[in-house]
Amino acid sequence: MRQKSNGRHAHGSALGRVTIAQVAREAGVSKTSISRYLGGEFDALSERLHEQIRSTIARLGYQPSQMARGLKGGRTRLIGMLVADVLNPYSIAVLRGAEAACQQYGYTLMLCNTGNDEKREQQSLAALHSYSVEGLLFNTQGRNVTPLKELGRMAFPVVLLDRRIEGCDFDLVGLDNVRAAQVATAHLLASGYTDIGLVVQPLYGVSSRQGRQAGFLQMMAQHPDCHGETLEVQIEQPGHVASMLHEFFKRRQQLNAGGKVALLAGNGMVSLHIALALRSMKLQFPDDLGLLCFDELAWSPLVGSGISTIEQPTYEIGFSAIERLLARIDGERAPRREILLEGRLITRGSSLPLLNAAKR
Amino acid sequence: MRQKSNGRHAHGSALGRVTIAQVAREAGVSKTSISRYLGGEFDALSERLHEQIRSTIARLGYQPSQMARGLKGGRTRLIGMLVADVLNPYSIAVLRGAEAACQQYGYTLMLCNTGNDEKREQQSLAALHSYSVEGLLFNTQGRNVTPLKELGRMAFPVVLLDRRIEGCDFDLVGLDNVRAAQVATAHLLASGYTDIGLVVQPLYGVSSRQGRQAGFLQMMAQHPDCHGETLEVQIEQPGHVASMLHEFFKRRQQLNAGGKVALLAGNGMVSLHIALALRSMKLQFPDDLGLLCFDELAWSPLVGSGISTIEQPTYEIGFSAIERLLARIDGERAPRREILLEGRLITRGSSLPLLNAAKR
DNA sequence: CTGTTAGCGCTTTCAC
DNA sequence: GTGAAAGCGCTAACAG
Repeated sequence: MRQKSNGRHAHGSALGRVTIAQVAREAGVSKTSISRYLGGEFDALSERLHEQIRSTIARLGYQPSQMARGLKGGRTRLIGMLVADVLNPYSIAVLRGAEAACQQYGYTLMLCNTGNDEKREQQSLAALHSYSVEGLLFNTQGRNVTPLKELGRMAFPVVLLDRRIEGCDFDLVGLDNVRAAQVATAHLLASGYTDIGLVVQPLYGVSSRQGRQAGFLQMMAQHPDCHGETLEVQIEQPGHVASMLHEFFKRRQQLNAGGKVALLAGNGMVSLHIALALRSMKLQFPDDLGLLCFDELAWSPLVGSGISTIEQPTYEIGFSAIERLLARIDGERAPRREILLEGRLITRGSSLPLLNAAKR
Repeated sequence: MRQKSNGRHAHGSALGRVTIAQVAREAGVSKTSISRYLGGEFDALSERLHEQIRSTIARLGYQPSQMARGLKGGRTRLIGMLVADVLNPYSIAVLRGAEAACQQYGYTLMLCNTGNDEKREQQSLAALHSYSVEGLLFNTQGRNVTPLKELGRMAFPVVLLDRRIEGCDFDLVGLDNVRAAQVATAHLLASGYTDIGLVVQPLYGVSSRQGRQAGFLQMMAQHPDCHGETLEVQIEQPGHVASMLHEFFKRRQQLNAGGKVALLAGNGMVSLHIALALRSMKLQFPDDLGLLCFDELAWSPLVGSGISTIEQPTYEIGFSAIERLLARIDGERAPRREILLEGRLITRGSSLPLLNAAKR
């Protein structure tokens, strides 16, 4: 196994870097002036110096070292993003928006994938800290909230993505889950489905899932003639989704022979597992059941007659999250804010209106 | 629009950080000893000091600042990864492996998404440079090679992912494309397909695509009774894939009425667009044509009767790439090396053997 | 073994 | 307007 070695690379990491001192010497000015130039304090510089510095920097291809700038308690222009799982398409989609915003505002994003592992989450947090990130974007399980609360105590800028975290009053950017779930449920009901199963990953501690359930139940409550229930599935556990679905179908058939069954998938990962399970069970939509999924995915149009989805404005979520974070970094002290964006219903074959909807 | 502001956050980015000086004072030793401890130079420390330092660090929750460590021409333990497009599932899959390796070896990954944009590629490169990354993982278009060549000149550690770059003798980790394409093509031929179209994004300048084409043509050459051709598609251009496919089908039908047509998709993005195009053309596999795709995707089993794929060992590719990079960072001067990993054929419904294969 | 000293590249008082 | 000098947190000679 590879060892830490002290072997030093000829060029080190410095890359033969041009330093501020060299620029100063070449331009015949002081380091201070260069620094002022870099900091955009142009009013404090004469035309002559300004131009002199500009050209020298260009000529030498000077690039200030962010490491050095950050050292003096200054700004590293670094933002950390902690993601539960890079394989989750939601995270990546949000990343794109965040990345674009960072680029626009001159920040750089450091991405850490915790792989849903608490220990790695700790380590990543430590790593990000050790690089003096100015703020944090959070999209993780948040099982162990202690370090997060710590950040909260010291008013360190943090923005939560998608889900709240118990006892932490950070800003949050995400979907209006309750509303989206209402829209989704209403759509299934309007299409003639009477027995709807909301399939979600474990609700405990994940506010976005709870929000979706709330919207779902709320809408179902307005339709006492219909039945709605929540199916909590463990997608890591092979076959669990399939068996949960199987039982649900069987149960509904017994209790409500004429009912039309539909599933509402709580997120993209669940959608995938539902699709796989249905395939293994040789069930097809919309013949055998209806299906509507949270999260629009690249392959949503491709499975069967197309899967209906609730699309999240992921790019905007990422972008707004960075903007919120930058506001905090710039010292905004306002109370915690939640920015909830609207989802969009995309209807496809999987939730086609039933022609002979036999409502009880 | 938000402006750069000098508003300073109460805690700055320093987070009330514990410094090496404080630890030294508390522990009643010199900063040097602490530094030695951090650097793992334990042989140069007495039992007493070692223990004293260890406990003080733990008590104070001290975390050395990587920024400061990096400053002294030292090691930042930072690795930059430049990715053409985070939406490309290949990149993300590789990222996971790279991330795991970094974690294992105590490095942190800085991800930059260039969005296939040359200018952003430049900017990202500059950003990464300004943070003094010790090495670079590259997976981009590499249109403008000048800055890359510059890195090469100064022997800066770089590892290429997937594709070579003209005139740069960096290490490379990727798929054995020629071989994988041979296997893929052989499989289609063996399944009874006689007219095969390799669908790829523009070949120019992308060695991995060229490799796949080479393997494809090579294998086709061994079957003079069959026909193979390359279809270069522009996936960004709406409808382009569909029209290319349409023409291909028409052409083959005219020239070889009894032939069995199959498509070999050059990568995951192409697969998606082929699947979408086929759907819009109301064509199904394996009835209307055969299909085999490079890159195993989450939804490969779900479309139609399942899409056959060539799976890349993406995790290993990412992991090996980091290991290669670390070797270079540690000063390895050996000539450029290529690590080509094997793909794996996964057969599903889309490339089912034809029963009545009417070979000419 | 241990500490003293001198920077790394930059920002920031504080004078001129 | 401009610059000299001090110092950010850490590492690396160089002495003891």
